[in-house]
Amino acid sequence: MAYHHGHLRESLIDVAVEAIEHDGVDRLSLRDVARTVGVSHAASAYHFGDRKGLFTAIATDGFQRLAVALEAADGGFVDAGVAYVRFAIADRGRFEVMFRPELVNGDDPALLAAMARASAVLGAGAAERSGDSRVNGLAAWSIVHGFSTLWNAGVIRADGATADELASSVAAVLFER
Amino acid sequence: MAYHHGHLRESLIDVAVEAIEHDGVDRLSLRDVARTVGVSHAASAYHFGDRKGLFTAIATDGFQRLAVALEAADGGFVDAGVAYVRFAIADRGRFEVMFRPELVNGDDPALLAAMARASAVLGAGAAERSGDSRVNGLAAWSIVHGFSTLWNAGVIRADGATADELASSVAAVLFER
DNA sequence: ATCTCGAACTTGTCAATGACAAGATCAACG
DNA sequence: CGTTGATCTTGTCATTGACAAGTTCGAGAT
Repeated sequence: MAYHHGHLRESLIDVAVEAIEHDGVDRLSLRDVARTVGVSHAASAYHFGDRKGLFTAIATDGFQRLAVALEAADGGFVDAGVAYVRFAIADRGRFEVMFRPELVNGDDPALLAAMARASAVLGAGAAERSGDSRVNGLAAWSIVHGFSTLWNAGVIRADGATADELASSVAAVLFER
Repeated sequence: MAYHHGHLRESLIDVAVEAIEHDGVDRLSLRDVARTVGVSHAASAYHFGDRKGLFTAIATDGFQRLAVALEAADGGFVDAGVAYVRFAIADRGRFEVMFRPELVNGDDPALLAAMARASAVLGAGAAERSGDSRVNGLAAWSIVHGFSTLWNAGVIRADGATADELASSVAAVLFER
């Protein structure tokens, strides 16, 4: 086995995200992550400093991916909303960390930049509606974010419908009527 | 000091909720909670079994309080929505635990009963609207839940407005137009 | 009044964890 | 070849959650 791993930082993030999806954020063990990657328990300390550093990296990565996903879906509010929900469910581990201010280093420049990028895409869709665009944007964000977290919390009765279908219907209630 | 505390269970929950509001769920130390209350570190194990037991008790308590708050606000969807948001912000510590399935004992009877009670109040308001009442109810729940979590995450720019005012405006976008 | 018994706590212990310190290995470059 | 900095390791410490076993107390039976 090579001494230098090569992609240690990315590997650690990936394994951590998987562990978070499986067991939840607060049961994440840094030592366990290091073990599954195959490095010593102190290797992650070098890359992330401490626990908060790891979460900050995960959140930064998450916001960048969110921005990409939202930029790709360019067909009105409902499509963007579905894209938001789809990301939240597919990338559940990252999504969970992204909106937990106490877990991350709030003044990290990379984090702030990634958040700003995602935020810009998010706010763009609400400007064209009638009424207060700020309130409209907030309402749009709230409804897709709420659906996402409720779905991930497992409290939504699906009744056979997929998350995409339900999310689309829910998003449509907001503006398209 | 008396050997028997009298309200140890409630005291432990209260202190734990405060600690959660201050430091987040995953930094909650059972031993620290016990220290603040003034009992030994094993006292809470007697009442709650383990960490998950404590969180289950907190969530149960939370859903009961939520139900009470929602039942008290009986003036249409917007009022109920504002009550939901107000609870989520004022009782942030409990609210955080309530929607984290990995933290609680999902098959606890008291928890399920409390959830069912809150859920009943929640679903009642959506039946009178036109369209699919299930989708409408889900949309309503999503928008107030999303606003609550986003607000608690600190990512909403308030611009001087109170949470109540903003929540009311946002909720109004959904149906009252 | 005292005995009994179960509920409500306590002290003691253990493996695991996150943080930190100090050392080892390696790659690139002068 | 020797140095230098990045990357990773071993070692250590206080703290933590879980568990085991003992202690204190109160209420009801006798």
